[in-house]
Amino acid sequence: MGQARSAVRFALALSKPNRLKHRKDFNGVYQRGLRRNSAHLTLRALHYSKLSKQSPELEKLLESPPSQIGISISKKVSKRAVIRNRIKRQIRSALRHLLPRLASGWKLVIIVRPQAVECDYFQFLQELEQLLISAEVLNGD
RNA sequence: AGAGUCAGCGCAGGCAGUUGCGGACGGUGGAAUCUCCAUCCGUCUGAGGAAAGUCCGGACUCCCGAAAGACCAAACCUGCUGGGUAACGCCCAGUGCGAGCGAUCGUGAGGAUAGUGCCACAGAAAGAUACCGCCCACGAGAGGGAUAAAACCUUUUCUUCGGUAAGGGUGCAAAGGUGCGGUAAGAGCGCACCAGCAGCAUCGAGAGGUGCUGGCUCGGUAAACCCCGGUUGGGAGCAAGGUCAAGGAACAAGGGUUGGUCUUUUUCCUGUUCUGUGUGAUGGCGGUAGACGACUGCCGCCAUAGAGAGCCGCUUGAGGUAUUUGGUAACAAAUGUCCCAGAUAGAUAACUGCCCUUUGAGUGCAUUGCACUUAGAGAACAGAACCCGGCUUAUGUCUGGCUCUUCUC
RNA sequence: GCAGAGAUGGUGUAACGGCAGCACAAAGGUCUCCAAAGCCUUUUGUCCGGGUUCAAAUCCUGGUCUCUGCG
Repeated sequence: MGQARSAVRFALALSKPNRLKHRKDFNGVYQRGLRRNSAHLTLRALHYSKLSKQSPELEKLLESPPSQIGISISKKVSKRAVIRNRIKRQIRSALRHLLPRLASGWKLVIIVRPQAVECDYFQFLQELEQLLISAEVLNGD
């Protein structure tokens, strides 16, 4: 019952609690996070435990919050907002499929590289899966 | 049929399924009983004609105390006329000029006799001059005719003083053009036509149109300075700005203004006196070269606490839509009706099927064509960020009018 | 989102509306045993349309691209 319930929660993906929002969060991930590259995407990841070293007791109390994900796409990828938005949506949609298998307590930033303009949905899905496995964020199956 | 041109208060793929996002409302759960937060459930709703470029004009907000007015200054690609509009550099109708066989299109279209500047090279000269040339006169020389010899007649060369602007050459441009007359040679010197200017008459609301007459003519450039008319407080822009420590009354004097000077009204600040309520907050004071809501120190408040956070601004508006009336039209008025995105690392997506368009192949009816099956391709430009009115640029498709050409009847 | 600046050979920069210069680089030659440096020569350009003007890198106008600032 409990499992089903958490699955439902994860299926909601990328609703407000699962989004990375503030500039501070992004900067933290950039400075101290892992880095994994693929042909069209770059993944930066930071686990929650590394973020709050100073107060481990407090962390235990909170348990690990759901993972938060941010997508970064530069104007260098494409000048046109329509294309940038489409890529963001496709990545978001792909992440939704992967989310049930995602470990909690991570902060992830996915950076889109300029070569990604010509990719379609399934390529994104595949690349994201590989990236997340290599960063050990994905629980495997 | 082809080519072209204009208009469209024309459209912006549709349907179904699975998963999923923003907003509003209602229910539900938890803190708690003012409310706040959030999982889940239900209902409704969710990008554009250009949302774009940010090129103009507003609305709104704050700062320079405010508002109104006069003169000067300054700024303005504001610039044919009349109208529309909240306003505009926009729109509508018209005039002139230019382009096109035409439908139609383009137009920065005030002033060059207010002044100044510039017009490279070339050329004599680029605000009107005279290089070559043409011509007259005087003088000198030479040849010829004639003569006894001169005078004289004639041809030609040169100098000087004049006349001339037809011709030559230069140039984007040379002082109205063409023709005839005229003259020593020439010239609007005269005449005819054309172009331009002025005056008068007439039509028009006006820009202008038409006609007549006249004297005879005056380079281009104002998207060079400028002159004239017209318009305008200046600056910043929703990252504007707001989020409570009061309010009221009386007195007298001084001070505060937008590029400058001034006038009128109002208001604020400072001082004194009186009256008198309420509250615990994004509070107060300092430092970081200045400042705040950044960072930071101290004090204060709170059950506790965060920070480029939250909330307001933020969507009812010069709104959409239907009808009627006025107007050639842009547009305006009246009445009815509707509420139609409000995100903030920024919501509309992903996948599948069918319909749609088109191409190839096959089959049937069958001369073009139509129907069915199958395979492939295609569906543009492009994403609200405070909101409106335009302009410009990008772009798929549909409908209708008109023009020209060709063919057939 | 808002505001501002700019674009000249391969690179960095000049230029009253009148022939687009300069330096470095590149290529060729000379010098040298071979190079470098020096010397001589050559090639390559006004971001793209439209307009004003006799004439536009320059003035006006529509786009494209690049860069910068902003609680």
